[in-house]
Amino acid sequence: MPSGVDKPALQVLHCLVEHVGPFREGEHLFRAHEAFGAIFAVRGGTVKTRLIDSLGREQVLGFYLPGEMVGLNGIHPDHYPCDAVALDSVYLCRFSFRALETLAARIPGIQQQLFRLLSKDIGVASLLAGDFSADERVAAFLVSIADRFAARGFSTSALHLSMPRSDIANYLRLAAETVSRVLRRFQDQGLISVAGREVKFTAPQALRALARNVLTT
Amino acid sequence: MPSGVDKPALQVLHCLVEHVGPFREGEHLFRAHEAFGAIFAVRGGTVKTRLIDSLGREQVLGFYLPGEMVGLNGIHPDHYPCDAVALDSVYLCRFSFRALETLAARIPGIQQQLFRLLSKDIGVASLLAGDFSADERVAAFLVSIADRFAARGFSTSALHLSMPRSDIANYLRLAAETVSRVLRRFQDQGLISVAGREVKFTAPQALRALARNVLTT
DNA sequence: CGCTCCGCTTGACCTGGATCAGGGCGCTGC
DNA sequence: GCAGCGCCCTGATCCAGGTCAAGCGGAGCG
Repeated sequence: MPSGVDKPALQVLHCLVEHVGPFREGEHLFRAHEAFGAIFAVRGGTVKTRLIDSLGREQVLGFYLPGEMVGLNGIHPDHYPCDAVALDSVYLCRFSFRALETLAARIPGIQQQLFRLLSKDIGVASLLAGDFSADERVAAFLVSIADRFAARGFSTSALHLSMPRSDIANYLRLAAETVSRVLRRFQDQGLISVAGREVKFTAPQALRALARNVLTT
Repeated sequence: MPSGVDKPALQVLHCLVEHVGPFREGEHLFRAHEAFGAIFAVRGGTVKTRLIDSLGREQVLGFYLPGEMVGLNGIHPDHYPCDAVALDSVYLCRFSFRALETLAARIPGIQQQLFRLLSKDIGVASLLAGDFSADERVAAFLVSIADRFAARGFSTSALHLSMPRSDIANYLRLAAETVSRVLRRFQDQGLISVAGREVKFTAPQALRALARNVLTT
């Protein structure tokens, strides 16, 4: 959990934290419509959230990297509004929400932190709502993933994508073919170098320039 | 404020509520980057939230009808992330957020209500993120507005749009011309009847069918 | 009255990205 | 070994919706 929670609060937190995992690729942390009971912090691996609509089509809603929280958006309707699926081997901390909520009433730090996390998710969701070009979307996706890894101390010049192209495409509301073509073109333009799921940033500034309109939203 | 807050809580609430308005068409409730201090409940009129990007282009983020809350998404960064502009004559209740937050720590009802409202906004934001056709978007927009008016006891068979076509189009990430054409076609198909900003629903079920994929997300 | 302005509509055309179709490569299992 | 299967790439075609350009009608106003 990010800063803003002091030492004593953290100790109390330990009482209601439970280490869970590993989940294997394809396994569910929770499913849509299940009763809402807990939120999860990713310790290792990657999680995607998604929705299956009435026609059986998948809608990818988000990716969660180590250090990030999954499941917050289940608070309102009191049940999870989406599936959460492991993309590789995933390790988690499980926070019982009932206990957390009670605790939040007494420790202002936690309450504020929850408000912050919730409010932040709204911003991220609206990130994809704009009408951006395929180039802007893909650039913003790469920059966003890179920044989030960087915030956890990982390399800033290269990254490993733990999801297939089809998930990226679905998340960005593009066709998989388009993602493929854009990545190819970025490579031809010298912005990145791609080998399967490994990406190196060769001109990070130029990539950021492309992503700017999307991310400053 | 919706149900879920009991009588005594409401009385305490009255201490920190302030009636403000009227705001005239085009006036700002708050602007992006201003310090976050309060959330607002619309009593009358319509508010739009929007963002002006670095190139000066407007992005409409949402519309708020009587009975709805504006400004919640300012909690996280501690300043408002968007402008809020009156579309007609707007009357509001202003809630100081500092006081509300302190109060929330003591009265569980309020805290839960805030969590619910925040969490609900996430859902609404992701409503526009999907890749839907122009028809689906326009239908969903009309149904959504109608339902929200209906929830406040207004007519279910007709409504008045208080925003220009260009705002609707911008919000739905379409061109104004497209909105115009879709409305025209809906009318030709007997789904609605349009006269300027007045809309009558002549085949509400068919319209709902079109909107279903978008709204059940 | 007639004028201009602005929101709205309509038509003609263009284009970014979806779709369709095919092919390669690296798994795993036999 | 090779067959089968995911995943990924690439080219050819198509179309929804954007863009451009032009009228139209109501509101404010000299």
